[in-house]
Amino acid sequence: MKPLPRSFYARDTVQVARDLLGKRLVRRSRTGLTSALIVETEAYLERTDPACHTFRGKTPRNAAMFAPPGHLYVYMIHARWCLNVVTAAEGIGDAVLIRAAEPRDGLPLMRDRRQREDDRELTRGPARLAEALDIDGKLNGYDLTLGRRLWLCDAPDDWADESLIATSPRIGISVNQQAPLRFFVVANRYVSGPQKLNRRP
DNA sequence: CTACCGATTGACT
DNA sequence: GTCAATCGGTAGA
Repeated sequence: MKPLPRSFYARDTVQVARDLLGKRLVRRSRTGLTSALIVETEAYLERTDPACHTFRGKTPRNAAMFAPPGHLYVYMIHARWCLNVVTAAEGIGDAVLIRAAEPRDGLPLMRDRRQREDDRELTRGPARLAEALDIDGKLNGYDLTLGRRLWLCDAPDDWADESLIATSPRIGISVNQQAPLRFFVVANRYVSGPQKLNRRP
């Protein structure tokens, strides 16, 4: 359960987005420990990507995206929290959105936080995942390499096989809609989004 | 201060 | 498949 080192995050953002599939996301809060295996991510690129929150520069909201790689960027959309990990290098403004994961530890606690019994309703979608893991704006800017409240670590290599990883356009954005910057585990029941996006290319 | 909007979700046809 | 609730960030008066 050792946290991934900062060097994992300090790489090309698209590569990190792909490599995050299969990693274990662990949350330790006062109420207990929960964890889930990442099955869906999206890359957001400051330099070339109008859909990226930092595309038009630094603001109070997106300041955490300019922190060193391995820090957390939590933002609110439609009255719900979503989580990203900062990538590339400090001051760049790139991040990877964690869109979905497969529950592993602490399912009863996740059901309680989500007020849902169906396992697919726990962590399928970025805001559902955040709520299941008790992640909100208070964790914005948190360092994921500390291994205390929230961190990422290697997991049994279920999805190392490239044939199980596919790419698609990102979900829910209104600009740069064609860019293939979404990554997901094929045929995993916890992947969000419309079915037609979730097939192999 | 007000007005508009979105990297969503959940309820509904 | 459709659609509206939700609320902090942001821009502009």
